[in-house]
Amino acid sequence: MAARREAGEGEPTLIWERPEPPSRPAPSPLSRDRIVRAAIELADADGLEAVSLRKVAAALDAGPMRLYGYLSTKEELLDLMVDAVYGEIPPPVRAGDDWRGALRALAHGVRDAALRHEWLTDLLSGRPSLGPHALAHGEASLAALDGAPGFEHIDTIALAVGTVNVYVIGALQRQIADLRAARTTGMDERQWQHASYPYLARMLATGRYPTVARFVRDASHMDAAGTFEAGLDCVLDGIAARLPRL
Amino acid sequence: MAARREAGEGEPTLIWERPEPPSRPAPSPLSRDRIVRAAIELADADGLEAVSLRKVAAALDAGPMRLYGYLSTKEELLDLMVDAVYGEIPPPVRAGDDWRGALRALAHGVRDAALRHEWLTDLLSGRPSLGPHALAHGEASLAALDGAPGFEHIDTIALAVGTVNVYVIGALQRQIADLRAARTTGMDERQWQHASYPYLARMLATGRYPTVARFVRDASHMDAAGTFEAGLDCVLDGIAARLPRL
DNA sequence: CATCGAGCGATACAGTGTATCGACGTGATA
DNA sequence: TATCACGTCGATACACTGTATCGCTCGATG
Repeated sequence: MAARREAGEGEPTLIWERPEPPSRPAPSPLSRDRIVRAAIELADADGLEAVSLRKVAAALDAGPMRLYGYLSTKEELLDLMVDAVYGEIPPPVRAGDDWRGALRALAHGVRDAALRHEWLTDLLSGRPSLGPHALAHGEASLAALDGAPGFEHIDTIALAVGTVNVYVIGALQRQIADLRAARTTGMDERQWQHASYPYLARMLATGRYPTVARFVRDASHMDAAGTFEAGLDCVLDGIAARLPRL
Repeated sequence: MAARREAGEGEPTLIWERPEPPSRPAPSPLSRDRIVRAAIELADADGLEAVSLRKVAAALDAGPMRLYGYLSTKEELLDLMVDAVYGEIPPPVRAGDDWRGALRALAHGVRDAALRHEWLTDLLSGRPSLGPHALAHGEASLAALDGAPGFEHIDTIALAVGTVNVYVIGALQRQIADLRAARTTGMDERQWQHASYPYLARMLATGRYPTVARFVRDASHMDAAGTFEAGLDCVLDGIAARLPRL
């Protein structure tokens, strides 16, 4: 509402609202968006550790220092990457009284994004995300529960959304950690088979971990999706159980 | 049981079972333990990004390359740090039928450790922990539920422990992310006050995030411990709710 | 046409993880 | 006891990172 504050005053601004430099027409347009997209492509293909300012710049036929016209730190680039992915997540909505469906949609939206971009969870845990897409996602998440029966108080909504989000990010990290280990297996099978698996077998054979051994032997090891769903159901049941009391 | 395999054969081994080099008596004992302890001290004091092989070695009055006699990679050092912290966590036990108490103890043990070592959650999410202390902790966690009423099947035990663990790590990451932001505030207050807070206020003033704004305005913002407990209760209720059906 | 100004990116620097290898001190052997 | 061989330590080096500095060049303007 108030007039936009002039850029360039001493006050530091966050990357989200700092204006882009005017796109110089000459060599190649280059925009914050193109930079972020290039970085995301790099991270998707070769992992987060492959995202260096030099490589991103090279992917855009530019020198490394060129990027510093659009961002002032690598961390800002990572923040922008996260926010861009938040932009990909369809905002959860609620149909009728189905708050469970809304929370499920929220969980699956984040899960799908995290599986598309395996580096996402690594960045999500670093620092709270406050970009416009992240805020929009948060807004949609809270709004999806607003007015549902039992969710009259904002505290109830926040607890539900917060707990689901926390479960989702934890579960995704665990799954992606396993997935990375398995991929290392796939690409370098000898290494896993010869090092990790026999190692675990030897550890279990010591008899010091009988319950773990029983788990490895007897448990019906669900696939990742099933485990995720089972835990999510747990959390949703927990929310439902606490609803009347809150 | 079987004879220990000879070291030095081609098969790669994990850090956990590779023997230490015999401690040369002359210049300074130096052991894997001392290295890990030095690294943990460094990480506790100055954050994980301050842990470089050079600095760890310097803290032990040694050259950087000396460490490579005890570890073959920095990642191994990080793995050892994580396992050392697992060793600090008191193994959860169950008193009588109180499975909730056992899971609570599990959650609080991990939480206390993660608050003592803020870098822990950053490492936990990277790759599954299979060190001896981590395995012992997992064993104790599963065993603490073994035989409790309703937990006859190992799948039930695994679901409960897994869900609680996943919640705990997610919640801790969120809390520590906020804590880091707050600490940045404390040490560099102008930066936060001048950049982040007015930024958020401006974003909310746009009216595009009404529910988020309502949350910021109206919610009874619990402290970190209360939020953790509330979410944990949610998860425990969820486990309880699903118990009969499993 | 001449001048100015801005942005690009070559160069540089401090720091990282790690490979290589020469020198040194120690233990075993003749 | 004298010599040799071996094994370990750490100086040096390399490729790479994020980022500061600053001269050059090129476009727009008077």
